[in-house]
Amino acid sequence: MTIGKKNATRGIPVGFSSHDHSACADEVLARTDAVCKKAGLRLTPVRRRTLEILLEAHRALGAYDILERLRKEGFGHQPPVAYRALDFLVENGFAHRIRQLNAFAACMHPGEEHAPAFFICRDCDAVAEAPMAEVRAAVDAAGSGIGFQVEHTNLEAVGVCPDCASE
Amino acid sequence: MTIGKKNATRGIPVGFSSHDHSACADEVLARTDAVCKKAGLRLTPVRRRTLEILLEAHRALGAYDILERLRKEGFGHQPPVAYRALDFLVENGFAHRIRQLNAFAACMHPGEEHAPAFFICRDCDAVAEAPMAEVRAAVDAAGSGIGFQVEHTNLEAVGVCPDCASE
DNA sequence: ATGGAAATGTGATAATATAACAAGAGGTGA
DNA sequence: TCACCTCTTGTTATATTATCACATTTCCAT
Repeated sequence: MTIGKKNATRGIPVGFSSHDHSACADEVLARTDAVCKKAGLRLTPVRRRTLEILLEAHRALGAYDILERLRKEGFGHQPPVAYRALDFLVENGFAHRIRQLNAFAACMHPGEEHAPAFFICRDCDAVAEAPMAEVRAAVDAAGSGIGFQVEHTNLEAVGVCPDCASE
Repeated sequence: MTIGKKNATRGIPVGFSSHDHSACADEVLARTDAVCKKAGLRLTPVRRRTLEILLEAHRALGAYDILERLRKEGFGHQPPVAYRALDFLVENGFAHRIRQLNAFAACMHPGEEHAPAFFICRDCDAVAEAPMAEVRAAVDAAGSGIGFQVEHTNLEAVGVCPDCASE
């Protein structure tokens, strides 16, 4: 699936309520810096900029959307450039991969222990991240029941967002 | 990600416990037939055979794995052949799409209302399907809280299966 | 039997992702 | 400082997954 058809220029919104994006982006970025410093992780220019792009867009973006923006800013222009930065962010919990959309979104709670669930609108592709600790607990329990040791869970719910429902 | 590297020939196991595959496959197929008849759905040769392939393999298979088997049996050999059959099966709940693996697995509970969760081993790519009604309820509730109407949920947990854990 | 909808087959191509290797940046201990 | 090592970046090439568009066939209801 592509996200380009519906959202080539505007991308995929993250979250359903409007608010001061730049303020929350700054805060998340600052927290991410702190977490990296503490953990000895190198938030290099490409990586930092990739996270900024996700935060500024405040949407889920495809790897090639990211790549295009990085290229325009003088970074490399081949897919691995974007994929590697995104891999770093996802591995360290600074971004999430939205598999239903083949896209990536900045994590709004970097450093916090959280098992996120994503609500994806099938109309406009908006994505909201919700904390679902109980779900994680239930999954862990169900896993134990079959001898499966859960390390990571990904929950993606598809439906209709408030905006699209009101139309 | 590809499933070809680790499991090109043997595919991805579904379920962690051994049992009589052909018996359970027959039963699922029979139930699927019944559901289709009741719902006026056409389980055509390609579609039926695709489901059989998934059931016989008892693993999650990539679309191109399916395509290759269909081709050998005289069906068309272009990607849409497999994707269309798989789309039909997934849309009607006879198969599930495992997004972490870009693969598909036969549904073991066709016709039953169930919100499945998948446990995927990061070592051997085995997939187990577990019913998680409580999770679905929790997701519905969380969605309601933000005005989101959930239509479908997909939960994929990655971890270590019993077999790999014991090594 | 026949007209329309659904399903199939095909060629072409789009979108997503990784492999492999060379070059550069940055830290660390001698 | 310098040699060394590791991590990171950039590039070429290619693999993998998925869809488009259109002709043809099949199926069923009339």
